[in-house]
Parts: sequence; structure tokens; C-alpha cells
Amino acid sequence: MAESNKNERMEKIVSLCKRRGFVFQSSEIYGGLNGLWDYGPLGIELKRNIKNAWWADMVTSHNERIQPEGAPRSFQMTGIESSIIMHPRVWKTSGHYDLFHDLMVDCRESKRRYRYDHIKGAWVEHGEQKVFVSCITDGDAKEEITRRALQHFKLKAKYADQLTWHSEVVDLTTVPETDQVLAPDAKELGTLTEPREFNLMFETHIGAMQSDDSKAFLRPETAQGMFVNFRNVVDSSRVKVPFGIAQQGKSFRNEITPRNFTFRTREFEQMEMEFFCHPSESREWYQFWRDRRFKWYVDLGISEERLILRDHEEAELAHYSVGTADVEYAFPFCEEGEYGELEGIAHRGDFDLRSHMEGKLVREGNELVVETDGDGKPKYPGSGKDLTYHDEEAKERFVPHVIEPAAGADRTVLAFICDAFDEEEITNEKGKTETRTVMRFHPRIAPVKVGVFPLLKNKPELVAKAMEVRAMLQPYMTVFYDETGAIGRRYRRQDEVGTPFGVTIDFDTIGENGEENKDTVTLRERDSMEQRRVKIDDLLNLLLKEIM
RNA sequence: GCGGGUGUAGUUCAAUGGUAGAACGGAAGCCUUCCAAGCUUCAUGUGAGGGUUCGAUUCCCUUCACCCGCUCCA
Repeated sequence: MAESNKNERMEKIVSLCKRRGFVFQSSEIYGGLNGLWDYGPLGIELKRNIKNAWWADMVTSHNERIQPEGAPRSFQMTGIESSIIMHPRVWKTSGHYDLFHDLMVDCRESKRRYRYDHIKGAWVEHGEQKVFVSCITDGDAKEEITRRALQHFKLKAKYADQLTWHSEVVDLTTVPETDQVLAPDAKELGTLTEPREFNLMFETHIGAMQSDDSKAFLRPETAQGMFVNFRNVVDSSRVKVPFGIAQQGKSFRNEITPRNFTFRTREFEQMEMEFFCHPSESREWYQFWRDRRFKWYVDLGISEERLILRDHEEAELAHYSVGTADVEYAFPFCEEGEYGELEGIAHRGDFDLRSHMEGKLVREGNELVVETDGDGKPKYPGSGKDLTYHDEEAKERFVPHVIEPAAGADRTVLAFICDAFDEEEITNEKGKTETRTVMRFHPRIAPVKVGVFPLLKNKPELVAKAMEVRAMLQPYMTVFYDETGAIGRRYRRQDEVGTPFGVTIDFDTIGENGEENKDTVTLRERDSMEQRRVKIDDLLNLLLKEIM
């Protein structure tokens, strides 16, 4: 039951998005394209409002002289926009090239797919047969292999000592032929395919002639644009550490399984910020951004009971990270108690700047060291440029540490859409219950701020006055003018797209019922459906206060 | 990428081997003094390609997309 309700709600949301012009399938008239979506007229307004709210919060409305609550000190904020195609070495040095090129093997029997380097196993012999028994457990591999080997040789558990082990637990990558391999979920031997390459980065070529030398990648994240421009920003904009560089823009990942509407897509927009600070203050800054980013969603009206701030377990942390927290939302397509990630706030240490100086880094014990090839040279050398920061007051030179809040813009849009969607049971005058669909967007992100309606369209005085009001408001906000259908119908239309306010011009407005209410209008509020009379002269200020 | 399911109007759904319907929505008009009112008129569809057939939206094949489960998810 919960299952069908869960899907039903998501289906209604998807249907509304299509019907009212929030989200369309990409290239729909040609049958659509997997994992790609377009924003419609209302969708783009919503998305732009959300992006603008983020940009304002991060960059334009930041005051570098004021120390925000919870911040170790005051700080500066800047923005950039870097290119989508960057030097291919950026991705080798950053680790994405290796990370996003996975070798995968399929099991013909279990129909499962595994990362080639995730499968472990051991050569085990019994009778005349020697088999590579594999598994993908996180726990005790030896125990799991013993269990599966016993099963394979049809032995009872007490005869474990009859197994002859010919190797320690090793990676499947050490096994040249797979015909004597017992796949992790198979009963037969030799069911694994040859390893095949999966490339999560979109490839393209620079220049009209294609060759291996011309190969380039569409960025899988915007973050590297900030790291490689760190020096430029420091040199050009008089910023001092601590400061942040923000960027919004498209990224591309060739996901194996795009799923869940616009939640996981192959082309997506990110809102990322790299905050550079002194290593000694980095933990405090991490806490600050972690809490501040969570609050941003709440301030924009997302329901707090569906939003969580989840700290990663140590084992879950990326190899360079000292701490990471996710802002996650309980989407309708999530199982009970599960959430979808909107944003990750990561303490990245000096990993990124050091990588771009020295070369691709790997963890060795507790140290990050430059990964080397067979000859002891860096596998992927860095730029060799000095990306340290010199603090003139403290007379100190250091590699800044980085705090990175990285949000998915499209996921955030989807979360706000899902959160705003509401079906309200109301009883009309005839005592009949009907359903009112309302998108309860926060006024600041609502695609349309106000609807302007003449009560009747066949009364020229009403229409003329309504056009006046519209013209007055339009320079300051998105206004939707509508004169067709009964007034109630027009209200409901706007409810469904989340317009927070409706303004109706009636006979009082044009002075037909005396001077007292002349030049006043009805202001109708979306959520409560309450109406009050306000002076046209007060309207703009009143609305601006609500939508800013 | 595997398995299962689904593709009919903008949306939600009917129907059919022989001219594809409804409701809601949309447009136009009349009417209408504040919460999807009424009346009249109109527009719009079988995901794509191929096959079988006199004739295919229906049967078959391929493909594409969406949903569910696996897998994947820096």
C-alpha cells in the first residue's frame, strides 16, 4: 500500500511537471533520450530563482566586513565561470580519469555486474579440482570464500579442513583466465565475461580532426574550475584567505542507470563553492559551512522533517576527506527512512591544490603522496605551478585547506518541487469535497510571484485597470495576467503552479461602490486562500517584502 | 547492462484486425460581482521503424522511452 502511494505521489508530480510546463523529456518528439530532461517555461523560472537565491547567499549579498554567526572570522566571497571542457590533464591529476574509468565484469548466470577490482577470491582445491572462489564481501573474505568453496564442492561445514588453499585472498585482477572462476553469485564456473571498460566521463575531441591527442572530456564536476583558477583569483581580486570561489554550471556524467526523473541525469547543473582557509581553522570552517548550507534549504521553505544533515561514517569518506556531510531529502521515490543526496559538504584538506601542484595523489598510510609509475616518476604530473598562499601579516606560506559545499541544482529544484506539491481536500459552498492542487513554493523561488485578474473581462474599465496594475508590478517581479474563465478558476490555475499571490480588480477598485474602496484591490493569498483589501499604492511594497 | 512491467489527446483513462471515445485540461464566444459555475463551438492522439494482412492502434519482430527490482551511484 505504502509502495503504491509512494509511486502515485511521484507520478502525480511528474505529470504536473509535464502538464504545467516545469519539466519535459529531452527531445521528446523523437522518443526522448535516457537521462536527459528539459525545463519548461515555469521550470526555468523556478530553477533560475533557486540558482539566484544560492548565488546571492554565497556571493552577491555577502558582506566581507561582517562575521557571520558560527564563523571563525569574517571572509570574502567571489565567483567564476570556467569552461566545461578543460585541459585533459586536469582530470588525470584530479583522479577523475582513473576513478571514472572502471573495468566491469558481468556474470552470465546471475546477470549481475561487478567492478572488476572489487571482486576478491582465492584458489581453493578439493579432489582433483582447483577453483578460484570469488566474493565481494566487505567482511571476512576468507570466511565467505570457505563457505562458498564448501558449497561448491558439496562438503559439510565440518570438513573445511579438506580444502587445500593455494593462495591468500587476492584480487580477481590477478587471474588471467576466468573459466575456473566461481563468480560471486554463481553456481557454475566460468560465468564471468571479460572485463569491459566503462567510462563515466563524456569524451569529445578538440578540433575538427579526431585523434588520441585531441581527446578531451566534458567536466564531471565544476570544482576543478575553481582549483585551477585559485592563483588567478588570488592575483586579480585582492582576496585574502579565508575566501571562497563559487560557480554554477553544467557537468556531465555518463551514468550507467539514470533514474528517478531529474534526480540522476547524465547532464546536470551544479552549484559548488570552494572555500580556502588556513589548515588550523579548517575544521571550524567545515562546521560552519555544514550548518549554514543545511539552513539555506530550511530558510527557503523546505520541510525540515524531510531534510537531514547526515555525517559520513569514516569508512565512507573519500580518501582525501577529513569529514563529509550530506544534505539529504526524503523524496517520494525513496524508501521509508531513505534519502536522496542534494548536497555534499566536504573537508578536502589540501588534496586538490597539492594535486594540481605536484601530481595525482594517493593515500599511503596516513599520508597523501604523489602516485608514481614504474620508473618512480609521477603517474600524472601536476602543473608545477606554485599554488601556495602567502599570508603577509603572519609572514607565513601554506597550502590552503578546502571546504567544499557542492550542491546539485537540478536535484534541489526537484526537492523543492516535491516538497511544494500538495493536494488539499476542501469543501465548496455546495458541501462537496474537492481536491485543490497547490504548489506551496516559498515566494522567493515561486516561478510566478503574482497573478493579476480583472474580475470580469467584458467590462473594459476592469480590464484597463488590471493592465495598469500589471504594468506597475512587472518591472519588479514575474506577473501573470489572466482574464479568462471564472475568477475561482483563475485562482486555482495559479495554485497549481505555485503563484503565491493573486490580485483581483473589481468594481470597488474603479469606484463604482463609493470612494471608500476606490483604488483598492483584493489580495488573495495562495496557502490560506484568504483575501484582504489593499490600496494599489501599497501593493508593490507589500509584495516586494514578501518575495525578497 | 540484466530481469519484469507499461507506452492511446496536454493529463488521467476507455475501445477495437475495418472511420479511435470519455473526463479533466486548452482555445474562441455568450453569460457571469471573488475560489475549478453554465451554455455553444473548435482543436489535439495510437512512442518510432519494419513485418504479416485486402486492411494493423490491435498480431509478430526490432528499437526508443518511462516505471519497478538488481547493478551502478567521485
